This record gives sequence, C-alpha cells and structure tokens, in this order.
Amino acid sequence: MPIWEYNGAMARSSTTSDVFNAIAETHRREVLDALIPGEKAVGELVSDLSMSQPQVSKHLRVLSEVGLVKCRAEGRRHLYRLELARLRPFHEWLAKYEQALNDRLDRMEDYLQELQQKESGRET
Amino acid sequence: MPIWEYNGAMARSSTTSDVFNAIAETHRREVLDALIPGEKAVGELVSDLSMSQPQVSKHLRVLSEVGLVKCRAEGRRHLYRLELARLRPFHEWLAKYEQALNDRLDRMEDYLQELQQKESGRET
DNA sequence: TTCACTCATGCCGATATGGGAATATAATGG
DNA sequence: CCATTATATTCCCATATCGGCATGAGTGAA
Repeated sequence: MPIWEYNGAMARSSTTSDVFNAIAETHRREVLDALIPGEKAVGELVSDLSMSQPQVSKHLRVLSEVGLVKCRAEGRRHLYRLELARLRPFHEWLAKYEQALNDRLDRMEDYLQELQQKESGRET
Repeated sequence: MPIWEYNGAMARSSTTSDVFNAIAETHRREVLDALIPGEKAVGELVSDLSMSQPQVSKHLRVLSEVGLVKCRAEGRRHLYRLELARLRPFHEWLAKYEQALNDRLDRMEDYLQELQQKESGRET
C-alpha cells in the first residue's frame, strides 16, 4: 500500500530500539539478570534460564540492538555481557520523578513554614 | 480452538499487569510526565498532549491497572494523579544492577590489592 | 426530564511480537 | 573436506496491542 493511502491504523510505535521496550519483556529481564554475575555464553544462558536456544538468541539480539548487552566472540562461543551504562536512560527517567516528588515536598514545606510564620505573626 | 489443542504459539506473555510493560509505551510515559506537576483531568491531558480522548483514557486505564496512577472523581471530571510509590519496582530492579556494578568494582579493588600485596611480598 | 459535557468502552483493522521448528552460518576437530 | 558444536536466522502462527471511530455511562444544568 502506498504511503499516501495510509489508512491511519498503526499498532505500537514500531519500537525495539528503545531501552524501555527492551526491558519490558520478562524473559529479557531474566536474561539480563542472568548476566549480572558476569559474561556468559549463549549456551550457558540457555541452560541457566530454561528457554530454547533460538529464544535466547532472539532476546539477546533485541538487547544488543538497544545496547544493553555487548557480545565478544571466543572461538565459536559468543560471550555476552551487560552494558550497564545503557541503563542510564531508564535511570534518568526514574530520577525525573524523584525530583518531582522532592519538589513537591519542598513546596509543601515552604507552605507549612509560611503558615507557621503567619501564626507567630498573629501571636505577637 | 479448544485449549487442549493448544498449538504452542503464544505472543507476548499476556502482560499489562506488569509495570515494566506499562511504561514501555512512549505515549504512556508522556501521560505520566504530564502528571508530574500534579493532578489533572482527562480533558487537560488530552489537550496538553495532543492525543485523542479515547487514546488517553485507554492509556490511563493501563496505567491505572498497574497502579501507576490513581483516579478521583470530582463531579463529572476524573482527576488522575501519579502514584509515585509504584515506581518502587523500578528502583529495586535498577538497584540490583547498580549493586552488581559496585560489587564488581569492589572485587576488582580486592584483586588489585591482592596483586599489590604479592608485589610487596616479593620485594621484601 | 432533556440536553450538554466529560470520560470510558466496544469494535475493528493494521501491525508488532514472541515462541516453536527447521535451517543457515561459523568455528573446531579429525 | 566432513562431522560436530554453538549461534543466528527464517518462516509461520497465534496473540497482544494501538489507534480511530462510534457509542455508552455518569453528572450537572436548564
């Protein structure tokens, strides 16, 4: 279908280049977890987690595309390792909300202080 | 199709009760962002972000189901607010990796110290 | 009550995605 | 070169999900 006849119906925003989507899948998070102790070959992951080999490979590919893991070939084994730096977007996203929370608390504190000052002003 | 003839092909693990999946969608994260300043009605969200009303409502529903937002009815307006406490799963998940990172650094330090001791032992 | 307003749902089409099975590709050992 | 081991890729199906559109539901006002 030509793009100019585009219907308007489009599913999810064609992601998988997005860290948030990469970690959305339980199995993918399991793979990441399994890599915490350190570098592992695909086969090890397959037996550690109980997933099929193609399944693991595919998830590794997604994780790889978003940079959450890096691969190193050693002979015919492909060793994958975490790339923790790539969690940064997620970390920053989260931080934004903490910041917001703190700001709110600060404002509330200011408000309370203001109230107290008014109180003490009336008392003198 | 009867369940006992179940083929084996199953798409994603039927989520949407998973916080990680809830924030996987860009639009959903936009909704959350829009709520940072504070409680807002659906209509406000619709005009702030430029999304259709049903679209916003549906995303709010998902966010609601995983507890990331709470709703309060005021007349015919439905006011949604962030439920920051629900960000905790993210924190914990992230912490696991930061912990792992620190542990690795510690181990490396230990290793270096060990090396130094061996060195100094040989030097005496 | 009836109309207007605000939001939630249901239905539908298009698409993205995950998993299984089989197969291709790459590296190692004989 | 051939067999084996270790991964990656392809094909296919069932399902999940998104967005648009129309409609239903709840509340307030005339």
